[in-house]
Amino acid sequence: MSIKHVLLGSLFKEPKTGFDLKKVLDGSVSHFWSAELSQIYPTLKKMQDEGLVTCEAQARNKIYHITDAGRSELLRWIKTPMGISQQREAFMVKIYFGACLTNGELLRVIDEQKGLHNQTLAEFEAALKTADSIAGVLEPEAAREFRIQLLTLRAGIQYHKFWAAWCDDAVGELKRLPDLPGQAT
Amino acid sequence: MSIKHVLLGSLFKEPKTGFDLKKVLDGSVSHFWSAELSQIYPTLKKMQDEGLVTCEAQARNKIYHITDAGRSELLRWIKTPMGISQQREAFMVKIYFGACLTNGELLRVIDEQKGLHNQTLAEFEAALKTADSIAGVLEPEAAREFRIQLLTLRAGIQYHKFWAAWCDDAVGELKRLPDLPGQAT
DNA sequence: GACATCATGTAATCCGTTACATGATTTT
DNA sequence: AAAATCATGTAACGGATTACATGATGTC
Repeated sequence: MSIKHVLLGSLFKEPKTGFDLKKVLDGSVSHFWSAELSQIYPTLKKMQDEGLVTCEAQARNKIYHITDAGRSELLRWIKTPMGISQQREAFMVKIYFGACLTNGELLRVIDEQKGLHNQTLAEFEAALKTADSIAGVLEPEAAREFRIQLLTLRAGIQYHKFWAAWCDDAVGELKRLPDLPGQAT
Repeated sequence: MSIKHVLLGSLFKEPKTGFDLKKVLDGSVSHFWSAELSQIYPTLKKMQDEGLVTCEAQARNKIYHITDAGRSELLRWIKTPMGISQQREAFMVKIYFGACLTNGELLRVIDEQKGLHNQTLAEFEAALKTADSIAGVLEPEAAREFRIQLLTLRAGIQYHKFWAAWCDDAVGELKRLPDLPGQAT
């Protein structure tokens, strides 16, 4: 139910076209939400019907503006607690039913996953380094917004660190367990 | 694409009815995957067509058995790396576009989220305590499977700890930032 | 007899992705 | 002239949820 709120957030400060909004979604936002143009355009139309945005039609363009109703809906939504989102974690499915693999096979599965997390971690840490130096040269108001947005990057970094650490723990635990019957240790 | 693999995993050791499978999905598995009966029944039919399971029709029952093809498909899937699943994190949307709130409002949003994570954390830690004592009295083979499954519970615990810690960090960072213009500090 | 549990399904709807279709403007 | 980018949409499909529909069996 939340693509609407992403669009409202993106339109909060300046009006944009559907195409512009897609570019916002392809930026930093892509790490926690994504959408295709084929979803964005119909959603904007619905939001117009609901009075959340208005459409300024130009020659080759449609520029969407947030309305007062849209602004207060965004603020209302942010302030309303909504519980913890139930995530589908295919990797946990693999582990939960992983007892039908040998210890060696399972260790390889976990090790590969750890590699993926460490890779993303390195990218995110490089991005944070760059971003921090940018934040230093902004005026206070812009810096505030930027640093608030950076909190999501910090979350990403800690998230991948958490998974990499879990992989280490799991490897340690697995090595203490007996192997599947019929496997030479 | 993965409800099939959850069902294969649940059928690996013993045959089950659709209803039984729903009960498995409502147990510990519910923390990382879920499905309704209205999705399970059609999926089982498809899996039968694909040769992954066979159906033993009884008077009032349909008992599904995994086939050799089903077993090897599950093993193949577990062993095949699949990248990190892109999660949609509505809470990160709130933070990213949260600069339009005052510091006080944002702090409250974060604090409420932290409370939710700590609550779940407490439940999971209690469950782990119970589970650990159960694991101690199982025979080696059953204990191995049980302890492997427990790795997912440990992941849950570390996950909620990570988020609670992020909330603390975010609060610290926010308190160092200036407020929205027009707010008395 | 009432209620809970077991048991199986279909239909409507929603959110989201992929593929398709079109065309103008800008850059090389 | 070709290629990239800007720009807007529709159609088909897939995965999942909610609502609907039905009925047998077991327990209080």
